[in-house]
Amino acid sequence: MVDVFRALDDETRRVVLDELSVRDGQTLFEICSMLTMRHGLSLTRQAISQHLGVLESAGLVVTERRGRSKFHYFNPEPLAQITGRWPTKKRSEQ
Amino acid sequence: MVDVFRALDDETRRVVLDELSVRDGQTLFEICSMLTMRHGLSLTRQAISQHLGVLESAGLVVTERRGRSKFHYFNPEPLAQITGRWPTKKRSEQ
DNA sequence: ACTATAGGCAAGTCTCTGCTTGCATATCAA
DNA sequence: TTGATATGCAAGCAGAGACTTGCCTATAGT
Repeated sequence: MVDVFRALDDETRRVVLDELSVRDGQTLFEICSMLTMRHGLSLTRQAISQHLGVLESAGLVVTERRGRSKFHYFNPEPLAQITGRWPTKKRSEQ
Repeated sequence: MVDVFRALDDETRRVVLDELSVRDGQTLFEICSMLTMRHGLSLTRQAISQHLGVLESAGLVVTERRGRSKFHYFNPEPLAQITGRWPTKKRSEQ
């Protein structure tokens, strides 16, 4: 199990979440081409796969396998662990 | 300049923010004793100082120096970079 | 001036992590 | 079955980060 905070401490993983929040349910190869085409990231398929594994382990991505394809969906629920931990306003403004 | 995401990717730093959000304006030594007394963390003063430097570099902590003391204040504003980046609801629920 | 207090700087160690490389597995089509 | 597609596993490497240790600076009190 990976921490939500650690999962978000990587710009590549954050861009993956950006992509999935725009177009949900992409496969590994689709995400790879998205990152190279639209974000100028030239990473190996395995690198992206490991990033997706971290995101899935943190609960930020849920997957569904059909045939030889695996579809990735963005799950924002773990983000509540961040938003709910600290107050959003300064103590002087409360 | 340190990323907000990286600054939060450390439990010690997160506990420091917890402490400051409860009792704001503590000095380095006060934070050190707080961590050892109330959280069972036995770290060097320098380790805590480096953590505070990261938090300050990320904008999550602002400091004010008076005499030989330095007071640390929690600033939640950078957290908006996290909460505002992704939708909080699943696409199917929007 | 001397001492104690509060904090800063820098180098070194050690572990973790991101990435690559190479090979393996499973599914679909001809 | 043969070949192409889509993904998984594991070892290895290089860089980053957390922590310590040792020494230095600055402020306050006597």
